[in-house]
Amino acid sequence: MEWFAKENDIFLKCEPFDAALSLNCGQAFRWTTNDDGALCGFALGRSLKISISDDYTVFHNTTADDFKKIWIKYFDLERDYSAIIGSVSSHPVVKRAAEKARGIRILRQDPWETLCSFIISQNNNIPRIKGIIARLCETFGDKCGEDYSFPPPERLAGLSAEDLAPLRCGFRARYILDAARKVSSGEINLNALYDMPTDEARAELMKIVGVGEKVADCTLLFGLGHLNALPKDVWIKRVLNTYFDGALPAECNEYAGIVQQYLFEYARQNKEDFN
DNA sequence: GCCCAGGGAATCG
DNA sequence: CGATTCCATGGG
Repeated sequence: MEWFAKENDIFLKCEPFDAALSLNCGQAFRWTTNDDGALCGFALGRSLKISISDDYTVFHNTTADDFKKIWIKYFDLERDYSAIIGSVSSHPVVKRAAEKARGIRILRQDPWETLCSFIISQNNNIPRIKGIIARLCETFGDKCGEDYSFPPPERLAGLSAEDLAPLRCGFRARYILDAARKVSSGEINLNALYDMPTDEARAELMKIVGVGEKVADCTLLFGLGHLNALPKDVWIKRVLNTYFDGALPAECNEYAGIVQQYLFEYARQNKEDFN
């Protein structure tokens, strides 16, 4: 990875890294793509615009300080994904999926936002998940320039299911509220889950009504940096049953979540193979 | 109109 | 235990 600041922009060279793919592969729900291909979003309390030229990924209107402290971590840019891909690619399907989805980085998002987002994701499709989260932020978040912040658990904990009616999130409303109460009260300490063994951290998250294994694993993987967490959604189950006899090869275990994301992207790009 | 969506709780056998 | 059913809503 190499980068430099010029005026209010950061110019980055990093391989493998595809910002558009990373932000549009179903791990984040608050990013949009402009007509010119630029990515706009709001994460970790900051707005960001990214454009992609031939040689550089350009982070607009930010500072070298924010880039170092915030965005390098958010996009997991210091990790050697090339070495990881090499270590997990014995199986031909993993190898092919990793080639197709090579530029994905597993984002390290805010744990509360991740938890809440994947509670909303259950039995839902991605366009609608994005809509519900947008309404959640517009209704209960704070205005930050052009964007809205993600409402913290304290903001939601005292609300009722009827208060969440504008979100049109259906049966998930009471799940969001239970999560907000347990997190804001300290009954569940999300920050303590970073360094906890994955199995213990998963069990903590599953104390929340509406959080099962899959939502817990998405929170562990996309919010808490547990790269061995393996969320099994309908697509991954199809892939595992079609090509892997039910489970990934053991060599994938340490980075199962990364492998999972390559396979998820691969499966969605090749839906016709899974009918 | 119908099928399904990055599931989970409740219920049943 | 595993299997089935219900849950709100709306995108395709």
